[in-house]
Amino acid sequence: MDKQNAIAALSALAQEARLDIFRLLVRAGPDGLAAGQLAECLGLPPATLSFHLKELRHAGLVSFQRESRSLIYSAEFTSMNALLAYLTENCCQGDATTCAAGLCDGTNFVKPKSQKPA
Amino acid sequence: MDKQNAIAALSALAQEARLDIFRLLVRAGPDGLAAGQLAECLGLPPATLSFHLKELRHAGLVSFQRESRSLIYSAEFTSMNALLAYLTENCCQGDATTCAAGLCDGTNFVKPKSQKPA
DNA sequence: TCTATAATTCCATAATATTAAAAATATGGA
DNA sequence: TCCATATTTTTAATATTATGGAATTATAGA
Repeated sequence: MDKQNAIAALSALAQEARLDIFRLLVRAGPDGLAAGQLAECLGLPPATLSFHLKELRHAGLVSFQRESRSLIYSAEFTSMNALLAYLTENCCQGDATTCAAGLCDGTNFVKPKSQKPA
Repeated sequence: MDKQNAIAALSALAQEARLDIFRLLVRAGPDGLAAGQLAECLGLPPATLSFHLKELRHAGLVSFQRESRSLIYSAEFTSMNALLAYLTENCCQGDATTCAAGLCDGTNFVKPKSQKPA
């Protein structure tokens, strides 16, 4: 995950309709949901939903596969996890003992490379 | 963390200057950095930096305290963690066994309430 | 091929966010 | 009090993003 990927992912999630879509897909798990089901669950016009799905796709947060006439969307858990890791990278210079309230001590979220001094 | 808080936090982070500021503060840890140091590190004009710091403050991602003429900003690790938890809430309907690649099994990020079926 | 369904793309309009100069505010020291 | 430093607020121009109707593309079945 580089900075531009992270900004794309954060921008994609920083909007009510897209956050709703993404969280619905996170809850749905690997089986995903069809675009039509998303539109119905969230009460969005098809053109609006499609615009938001494109944003999420471009950010790498969702993918889809066609199944007959439906497009089945699902959350990309790997990208989500990479984003969470990026946000906390090098927290407190990699030194958990200086970290406020133990929030970056490695037990709470994935740390990419722990870069401890030798 | 409710939806509006999450959108505020994601919007705040979804912008290059603010993501840079926030990550610098995450790296700096609890001691934080003065606004002037941030401006110098990132090459931002004071008015621009101040605008972005206000956004981060309103989103609850940073706080500051005055120290003589300087305002020392630091990352709010608690809010950051709450955001990460919100994004993965109810992943795969709380059932880690259905989760793609083991990415929502509780070892990678904080799960708020694990809501397993009885 | 014709029709229905599922979803997307195109487009114009509306709404929101970013930038940074200039002015204002707060602090500390002479 | 006066001046320098540190930072914020105001403001206006600029740029980016969201919305949804209408047209379009893709699939499946009769």
